[in-house]
Amino acid sequence: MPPLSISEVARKVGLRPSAIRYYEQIHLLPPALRSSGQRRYDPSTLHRLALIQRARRLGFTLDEIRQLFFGFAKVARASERWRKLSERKLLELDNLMDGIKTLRRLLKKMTVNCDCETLDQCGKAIFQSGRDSL
Amino acid sequence: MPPLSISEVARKVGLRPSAIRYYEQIHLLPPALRSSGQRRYDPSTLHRLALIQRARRLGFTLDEIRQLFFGFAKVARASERWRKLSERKLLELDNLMDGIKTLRRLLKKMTVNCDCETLDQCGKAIFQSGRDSL
DNA sequence: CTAAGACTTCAAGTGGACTTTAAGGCAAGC
DNA sequence: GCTTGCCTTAAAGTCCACTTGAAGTCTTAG
Repeated sequence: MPPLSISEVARKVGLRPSAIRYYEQIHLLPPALRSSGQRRYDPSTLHRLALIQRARRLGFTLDEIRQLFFGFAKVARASERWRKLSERKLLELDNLMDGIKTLRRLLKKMTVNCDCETLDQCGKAIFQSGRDSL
Repeated sequence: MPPLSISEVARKVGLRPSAIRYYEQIHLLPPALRSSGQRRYDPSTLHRLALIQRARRLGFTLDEIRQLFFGFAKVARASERWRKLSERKLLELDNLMDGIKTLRRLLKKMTVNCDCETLDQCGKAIFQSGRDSL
């Protein structure tokens, strides 16, 4: 596979070129190789960006993503800091999972019958469950 | 149950009072009852806020939340607009669900063994799956 | 009567994640 | 040789979701 230009990468992952430059600027991506001044990307960059996108969508900040996934090798991952962060994030993911299920049910219910009680019931359930996690 | 002050509500749902005022201002919450100028909340407000929080955390904008959940009764919900939005959001939720599973696996794997291949494998998986949804 | 403490409004400020703009470089086609 | 198109940088601007600040109100305690 030939290297890709920034706009090719952008198109393939659904970002704008400016976002990719921004990621490089904040060191979420390593400085790209240059061919007569222009960035050239190895296709594996697509995977990295896909992962970033996914984590972003799940509410991770770019900072957390860098720390969790691109915090350079064993050193970082062995640290207490890393362990704590990832543990917290794992818990969050589990919570998120429940949240999705609840909200999904609510939305489904609202599409067929639309009484306001559903809304309150759902809120109540979420509120109770929020008592002991997050 | 007695009505709650804004800071009591805030504390119980994990928001700041200013956020609640802001929600009122953008009509995500109805104007609160006043007792000598101060807002008083019925405990059911907690459920509403819990629902809002949950949806927010799942990446819904405040605008979407208002449209989806507080778009007043049948009229709104019967509309094509509503149906489309909720359908789109349901799809997103399913996608999110997959995303969580994948990321969860990755994070778990990284805590025990930390080879960089895992990262790329995961990115690859996400990238492939991204081909046909979202 | 006064001071503390929690509230009020309105306007301006903040932080994260980009996007846009301005000014310019480089290679390909006419 | 010039135009077109895609790229470059740096700096400023934008959007969302709040937060903060300033100035004032109400209630309760001393």
